[in-house]
Amino acid sequence: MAGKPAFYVTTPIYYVNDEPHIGHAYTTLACDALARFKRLDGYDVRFLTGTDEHGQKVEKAAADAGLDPQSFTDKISGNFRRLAETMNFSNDDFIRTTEPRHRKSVQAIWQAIAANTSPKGNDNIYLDKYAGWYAVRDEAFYAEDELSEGPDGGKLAPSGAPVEWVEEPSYFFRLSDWQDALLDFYAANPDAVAPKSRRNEVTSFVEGGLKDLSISRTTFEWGIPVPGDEDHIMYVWLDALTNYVTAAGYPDTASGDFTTFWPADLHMVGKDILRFHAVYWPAFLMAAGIEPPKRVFAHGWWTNEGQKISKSVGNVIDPFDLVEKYGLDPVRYFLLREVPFGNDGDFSNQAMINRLNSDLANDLGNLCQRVLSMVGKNCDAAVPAPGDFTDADAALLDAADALLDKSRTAFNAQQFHTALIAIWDVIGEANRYVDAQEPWKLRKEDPARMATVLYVLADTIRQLGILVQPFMPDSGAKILDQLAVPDDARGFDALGARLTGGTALPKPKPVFPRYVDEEAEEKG
RNA sequence: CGCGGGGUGGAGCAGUCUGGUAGCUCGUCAGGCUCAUAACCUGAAGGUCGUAGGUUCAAAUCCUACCCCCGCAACCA
Repeated sequence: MAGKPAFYVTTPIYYVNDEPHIGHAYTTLACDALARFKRLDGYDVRFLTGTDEHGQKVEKAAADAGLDPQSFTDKISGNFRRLAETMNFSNDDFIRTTEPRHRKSVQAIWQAIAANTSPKGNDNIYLDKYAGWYAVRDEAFYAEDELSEGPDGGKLAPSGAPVEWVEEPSYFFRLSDWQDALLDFYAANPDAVAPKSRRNEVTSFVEGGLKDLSISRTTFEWGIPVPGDEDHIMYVWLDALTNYVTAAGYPDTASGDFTTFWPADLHMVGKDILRFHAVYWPAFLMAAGIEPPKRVFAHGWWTNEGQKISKSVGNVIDPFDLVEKYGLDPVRYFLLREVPFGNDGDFSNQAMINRLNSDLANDLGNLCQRVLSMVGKNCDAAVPAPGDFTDADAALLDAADALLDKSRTAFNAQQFHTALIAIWDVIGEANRYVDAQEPWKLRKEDPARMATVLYVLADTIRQLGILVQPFMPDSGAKILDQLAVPDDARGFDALGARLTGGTALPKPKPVFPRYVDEEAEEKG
């Protein structure tokens, strides 16, 4: 295991009571781009996604569907695997919380937490009684003053979910004792929670004081039993969060996987589940004597044509439909380009089409096509041999050479759109360079100079093809195929290598066809 | 006085923290080019930066008041 630095990135595990939607696709896509980037940059990457399959809601949903919980989760979990295939996600592992490796890991982490004492010298886990209003649908307890009267006289949670009075024995995690440790952790690791506004949110939440957390239930079965007290089923979030260490080999902390990949470099999450990842999870880990993750990034949410997405409104965006309609890589590009990563954003068909036609077809696609067809027609379908470079040549190549550093900076901050903007700046420069150099005139006047110009362009396109791979793996490959770049010269270490004159090239084909809206055309 | 986000050329946004020629993408118009996917390049028109005051030599940017829009039930990234 010498040499390669490690990089461990995770998505949340997705709850199996739902069909995959654009949000799932978005989160995993961001991780996929990052994972691909790091692999190309020479890292030993572990990219994890999976499904969260326990809990009372799943138990009920399965019963409603007339299935046992395992068959039910098998079915739904498959949808998420299908999403990963459809979206060309490169996850190295797909974890399911119903797997034996995970049960073992969760029970071990419970025992580790229980075996240690809190910073104030108390037991981390203690048995007490939980009494309160509980909403099964939300899997959450509510205070009396949060409730409202339902139409049938029953009490309702703020969410509208019916609640019932529950009184049951429960194990508690002494979260209240971990407040200072968490604040110290945030202070010592300013990058541990991002973006910055989220970090402020989290610290002020913790500064406001923490209550102990109920971490077991006795009212349902579908979950992982508490070691030594099988009547209790573990709280779903403790179960779910632990997946991140399970996949790194926990509880075998001496294993190569664990020493290599833990602590995780990045947990990518939606802003709704930030608290679990940035507060509870580090506290659980510290209590178990395990290092907290290096960074949690909370991204924003999508709206659909300006409307908040909701199942009841029926405007949920199906990623499968999107890919079917616009093609995979354009969708991947759009999601990571349209919105500064971390912000909320709006999906609209018009914006999607604009990105596809302007950025992909006109700017990048057409650049490749105009250059490669000139090479094909005028250079015997081979990489031309260059002469000396002029200042203009050097300027374009320098701009391309500078992209790797810019991209690294952007990816390390999860600012994917910034990397794309930088790449597209060079695409613009290349298009202007074509017009300024006028290779179609040089063909007659100065063929040697034309060869140099086309060489400079071909090599710029090569670099663009390499750098675009994390976002659009298939399209990047297509571009590199057209330049006959061998598979082992497609990593970032090959960016500075330059094309070899004389290499035979295939006939160029358009990489990004323009999207024509057939419905709009018909309406005229 | 519930909380939060926002009001900048036709559309979507950046700039506001750290006052000092108002910028980007798309669209529109004109021109250029003809290698290319009716693509590419150049230029132009178009904004008194929600309103009214205030501070300042100077305000989109700071202060005050007001107006308007959006979100704040759930599933869930």
